[in-house]
Amino acid sequence: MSHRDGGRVKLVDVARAANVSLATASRALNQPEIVREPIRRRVEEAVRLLGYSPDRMARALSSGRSHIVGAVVPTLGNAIFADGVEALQDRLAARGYTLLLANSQYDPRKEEQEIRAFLEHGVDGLVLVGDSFAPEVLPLVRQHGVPLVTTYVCTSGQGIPAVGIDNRQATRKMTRYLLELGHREFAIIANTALPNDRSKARLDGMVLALAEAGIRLPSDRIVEVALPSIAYGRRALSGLFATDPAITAVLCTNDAVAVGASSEARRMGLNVPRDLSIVGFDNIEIAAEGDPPLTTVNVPADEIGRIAADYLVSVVEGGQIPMSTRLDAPLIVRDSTDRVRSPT
Amino acid sequence: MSHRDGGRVKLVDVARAANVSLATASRALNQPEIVREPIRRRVEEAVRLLGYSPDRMARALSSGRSHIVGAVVPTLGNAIFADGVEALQDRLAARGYTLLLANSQYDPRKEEQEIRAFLEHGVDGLVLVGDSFAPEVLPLVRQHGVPLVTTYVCTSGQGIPAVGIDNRQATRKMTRYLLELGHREFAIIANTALPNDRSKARLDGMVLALAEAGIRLPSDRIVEVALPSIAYGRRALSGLFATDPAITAVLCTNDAVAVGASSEARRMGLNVPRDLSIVGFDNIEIAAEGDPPLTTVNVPADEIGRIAADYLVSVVEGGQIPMSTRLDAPLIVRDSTDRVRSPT
DNA sequence: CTGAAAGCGCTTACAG
DNA sequence: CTGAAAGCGCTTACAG
Repeated sequence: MSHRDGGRVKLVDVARAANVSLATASRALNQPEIVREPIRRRVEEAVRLLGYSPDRMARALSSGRSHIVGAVVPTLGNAIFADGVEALQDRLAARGYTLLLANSQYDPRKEEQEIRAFLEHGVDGLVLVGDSFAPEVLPLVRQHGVPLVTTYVCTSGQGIPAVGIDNRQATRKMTRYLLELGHREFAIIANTALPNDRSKARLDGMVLALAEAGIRLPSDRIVEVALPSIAYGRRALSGLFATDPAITAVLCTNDAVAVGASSEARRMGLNVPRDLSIVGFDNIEIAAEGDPPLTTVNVPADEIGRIAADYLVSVVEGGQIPMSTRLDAPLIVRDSTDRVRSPT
Repeated sequence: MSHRDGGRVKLVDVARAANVSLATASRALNQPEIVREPIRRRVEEAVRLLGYSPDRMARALSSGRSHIVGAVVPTLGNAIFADGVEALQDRLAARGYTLLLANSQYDPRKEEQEIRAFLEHGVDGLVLVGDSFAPEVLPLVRQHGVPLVTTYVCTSGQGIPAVGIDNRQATRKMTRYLLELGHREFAIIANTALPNDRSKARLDGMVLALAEAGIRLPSDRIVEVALPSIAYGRRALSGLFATDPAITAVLCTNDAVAVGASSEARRMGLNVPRDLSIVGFDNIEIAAEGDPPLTTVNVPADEIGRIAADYLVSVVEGGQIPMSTRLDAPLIVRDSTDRVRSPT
């Protein structure tokens, strides 16, 4: 009652025009193989003539399937998430699904709110990031019976199918590479000030590799920043060198911070990599195109997005998916790293 | 029938628990001021006890209002759109709306498909980018009676409310600034190879300002690239200087391309800005933090996103909005521009 | 293979 | 201010 659309054409109009029942018209569109050729033809013809387009809300209400997937990412400001979301959306669209998107700003409370809204909207599936959520989230999602997959990590401790990389192993390998180049005086810039289990794992991997080499970093050699931004990287590096000029290698948990550190180092008269080696993580565009091009770890964000889409669609349609999907995150050696100049 | 949720609690359960009719329960939630205090209390209590959360699809179907807004942007790979979308989503959420997002990859056909899908999903409003669409788009949207606003431009030739900047005036002003610095030998790098009316307007503004100064750029001084990427900017600059070393100023339609050009210039042994002035457009992070920091034009992407959200919500709820909202796009002078060294 | 009918979970005139 | 009932536009057992 009281709808604005006086003349919006609906399925019953199509049925009438095609001289079939509403049920048959519906079937002709949704399970064409089940309705006889000539009839299907008539329905298709009527659809075309009347310019019918289905009301997906009504369809969702009666079928229990919305063909909507919800995703909540920390921020689109990080290219790694922007790329992942873009790939996710493309793949979902290709499979007939539409994307509901929200960003949490690294705030678990906001994340929970958004998830709640998505659930109320009847999403068929949910893609999240990482493996730490507000306590209500998982029970809520499960109570709704909505499948979910988490991304950018390759395992979950909470029974969620995960598709991503092993952040800890990746930085461990990266750190070993620096150790092999003879570095012993390390510093770390980590964006772990906000809740971020991926960055935390990356930090862990660095610390672990150092420990394995018998190096224990004093706490003032680890600076925590809130966000992956160039400006924070800059500030962190200048703080580090103000008190501690012995450092020969700076490990960063992401590229933006590494680019900032690299740029600031040069501004301070240090030559990267001759005087100072710097590594990032993510392999976003500025890493490759910076000056010097940054040694970093590649995160296959679009692959993650695509696979997440495929998995969700597949489980919604009754399929099985692996609980853990680990994508390769290779070290990309470029020009921001070199042998230590004068090993201590 | 045949729904998976055996025990999902619905409004009728709430009504029963609160000892009121379904209608009253509905009103208590949607128009609380219209139901008497004690009854409202009982309903709210029941909601809490049962953990009721509304089914927005059902609500949408019967009320004709989905509380969903759809947005389609060219790409999230451009920070300007990522930021705008983020702000849009935040503001929509704050006002009780959810965002359906798609990216078109600068393809009008894909854009049309996504809009079609959004319409089928019953969006209450649509936010688009620019002022050129596949021919079917506008009639389709109007036929559905869905309000829309377009962004990143400040006027529409097609009767769509627009909120954004005047791209043409902004580059005109930017170009005049370079002219005042004494430059006469210009080149332009424009990402106009793909359909992009914003970049086209920016290019127009540059050409116009030059014409006003009596300068007519030969066509080989204008290089068109497809996307706003650092790599394209690099390539464009090296192509330009391979044949034409007289250039003293390079105008770019966006920052990514300008950063690439700047970086490549330095690689070629040119000092920016001493030998070559370069300007970008957008004022994304790498512009401010690059080396040298880039002179550019600020695009208030988050403001655009916020206003688009407010406008849409306001018209959905019966309000009026201006047809044209022009935000300021000031020139940000940094270190990539200087007086021409030896004016011709 | 096709049709008549019930139902998805809400909202909202219409009466009272 | 509250309730009974119709209706939103579809899908899908159930019969035939």
